[in-house]
Amino acid sequence: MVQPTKHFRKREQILAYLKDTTSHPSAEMVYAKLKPEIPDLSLGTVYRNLSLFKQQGVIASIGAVNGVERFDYNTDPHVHFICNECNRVLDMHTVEVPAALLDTAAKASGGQVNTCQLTFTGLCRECAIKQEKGGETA
Amino acid sequence: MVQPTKHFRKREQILAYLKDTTSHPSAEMVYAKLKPEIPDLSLGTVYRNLSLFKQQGVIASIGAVNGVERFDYNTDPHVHFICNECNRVLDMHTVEVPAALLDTAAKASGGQVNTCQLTFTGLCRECAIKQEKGGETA
DNA sequence: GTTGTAAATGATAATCATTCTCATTTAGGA
DNA sequence: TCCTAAATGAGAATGATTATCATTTACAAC
Repeated sequence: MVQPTKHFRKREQILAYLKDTTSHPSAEMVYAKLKPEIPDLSLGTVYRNLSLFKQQGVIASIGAVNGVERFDYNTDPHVHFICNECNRVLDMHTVEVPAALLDTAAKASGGQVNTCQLTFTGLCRECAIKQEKGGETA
Repeated sequence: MVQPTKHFRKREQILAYLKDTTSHPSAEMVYAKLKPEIPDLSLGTVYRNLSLFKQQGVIASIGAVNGVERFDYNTDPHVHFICNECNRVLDMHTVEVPAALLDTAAKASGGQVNTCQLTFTGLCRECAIKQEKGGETA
């Protein structure tokens, strides 16, 4: 988060943030976070660079949450948990995709397997606690 | 696919098609398929009923493929293969989500786990064959 | 059969995320 | 300093999805 040269490329600042965060942000989230530090940042630039990074394989899309695409600097296959309430995306470090599954899938596909994604959805701890406390009379 | 009464509810025809197909269709796909049989069908009605079914838990969303939401009448957790070329979604009947994973995830989440989705992406057999034959000089 | 009422639908406008366009700015070398 | 290609900002365009609202339908009561 060092303030770089006046004309330092925004591309690198965006990538630096992605590397830095664990929030699996959307374009809008990246924009909202960086805008205060980079007042002349445009949302279009964020979108452009995210698709570039994705195309280059530098980052991965983990799909859309609530209609909004989310990204991950960690491109290794790993497990995600999505909270239906707050829409946060969390890494589940303790759960792993069994390597055997990948083999089975490769064979079963008949074609070629590139990526694998295992995702759980539900209520994160924070939101579960909130629901217990607050009236869940809805 | 029996032609029902003139005023039979379109909702039921939409559901019948979902039950009938293995294509994991989008709203547009459902519409395109049913429009010939039901000339006065509106795309809005398809969208409305799909979200209703989804909310009722009658069908499940399997997420967006290429920015378009796809649905599945089969709500049991099972494995999908998405072809990056033709955007088809296939069931991988031979691959299963290990039950142990669900347990681990439930514990790890700290909250509550509702759904689980395991998805592979790549090239389906047909598209892989096409690429072999046709010039893949691109 | 007619009437009344709530639900379902068609048509279309509105919304929202994302992509595209184009004029401007920047980086970095000649 | 000048030149050129790449990067960016601003905002228009697009495309999927949702909302609105007038109309139609189903169905029950009369």
